[in-house]
Amino acid sequence: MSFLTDLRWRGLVHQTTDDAGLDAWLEAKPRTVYAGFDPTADSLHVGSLLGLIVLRRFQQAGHAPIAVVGGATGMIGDPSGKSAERNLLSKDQLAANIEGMAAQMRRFLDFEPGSCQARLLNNHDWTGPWSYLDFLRDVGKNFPVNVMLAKDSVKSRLGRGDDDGASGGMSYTEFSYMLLQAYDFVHLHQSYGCELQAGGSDQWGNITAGIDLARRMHGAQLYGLTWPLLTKSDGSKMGKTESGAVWLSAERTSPYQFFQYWVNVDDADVGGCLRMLTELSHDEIESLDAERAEDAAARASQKRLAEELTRLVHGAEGLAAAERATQIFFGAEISDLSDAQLGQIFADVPSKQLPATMLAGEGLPIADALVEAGLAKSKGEARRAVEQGGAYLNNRRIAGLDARITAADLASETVAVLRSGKKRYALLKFDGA
RNA sequence: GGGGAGUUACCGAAGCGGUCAAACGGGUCAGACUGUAAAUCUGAUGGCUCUGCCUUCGCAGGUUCGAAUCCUGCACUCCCCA
Repeated sequence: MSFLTDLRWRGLVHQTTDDAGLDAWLEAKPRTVYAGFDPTADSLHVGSLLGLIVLRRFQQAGHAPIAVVGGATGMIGDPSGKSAERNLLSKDQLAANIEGMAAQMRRFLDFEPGSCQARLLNNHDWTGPWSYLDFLRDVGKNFPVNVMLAKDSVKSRLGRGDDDGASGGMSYTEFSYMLLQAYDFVHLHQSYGCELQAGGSDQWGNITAGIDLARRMHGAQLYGLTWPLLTKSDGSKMGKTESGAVWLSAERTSPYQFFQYWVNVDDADVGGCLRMLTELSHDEIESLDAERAEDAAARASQKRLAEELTRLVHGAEGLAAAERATQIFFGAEISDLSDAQLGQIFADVPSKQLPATMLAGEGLPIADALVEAGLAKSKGEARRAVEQGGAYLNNRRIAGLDARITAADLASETVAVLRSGKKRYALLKFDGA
């Protein structure tokens, strides 16, 4: 099966600039492909995961990927898919963000010298030196305004914003964005022989702008390919939780949280995720489909998805930590662990330091402990939780209000694990024993 | 400027002198069920040293044995007429 056929099977192809010829073109010889990444934060998130994975697939198929970080374009703000003018990032902020993203990309792409070596480039390197006048004369000259105005990204913003009030027009700066991205493609073609740009479906306009520009400036024939945006069956974006985006950095989203996000993907979405995001074979995916139809409750697909992605993003150790944490979070009694192990597992859980003297003698009344841990706002609330059987110490249900925590109840050297309800955890650390 | 209505716990909303920590609904929190889902059902939902005590019904005073409920003043909100 050809590379492109596989991409199509996985649902990763939304549009191409040459549906008939692209397949053969990619099979003919190794090509160089690029995709852009927005440096809006110091970490990539699930939204940009798809781009990385697509580049990774290209590399595995023998093509050379280039990841371009938008150090220049990030200063402008891509209007595509945005309803309102974006806030501009400071230069320092951008530099820091690019640094963080680069570290994460190494997990996906092979930057070692070789025939299909991956590169990470910052478009500020070639965009920065332009003078305004030179850019207007050499690049801007090739952009007919009527074509620019016809782009969806522009049209939608220029339409009157009366229905939802969201579109407040667009600035000249954002209007110019597509010139910069178009020029990126031309530059990458000239300097790196890059002939294909891939991007999310919202990038179509920018990609074709680059192709047009290359034709006008150098008579070159370049190609474009877009993947569909990663959305859930209800139409909302993938990778968002109530508490915000799901990040790829362990500092922002722990491996456990990351793992859990995928375990909780809807049945309706998991098949698509397996195809698009994992490197499982067609057979494996189809057998998971069948298993899901048979016994959805087992949720084998979700588990496999979470496993694959957590390993890819956080490595084998990250996956092990996430699985250990999952076991504990969902029931297993906690005892005979070390502070270090608990610390890892409950990295995301709030904790509170208390003096060890509180454990002395009779011990710490359970209601007080729940309040100290922040699991109850008042002792009344804590009492209620205990009476209703909703309070747990080290994952063992607390029998009654007269329970007290003593040194014997610690799950590790100094830590007691409290829980209210199904999964609200908090740690109490007792110092100076 | 004149007239009217209102201000109750997280939100909405009852209450119109004692039995009001305050109905009911929503939310929230727990429990059961379940697929770490949805729906459903049950319980709880001011604080505490908890068979009792303390602080709450816009704010400040007053009447009364006793007020969220009556009176006076103040603040804010809404409606109608100018």
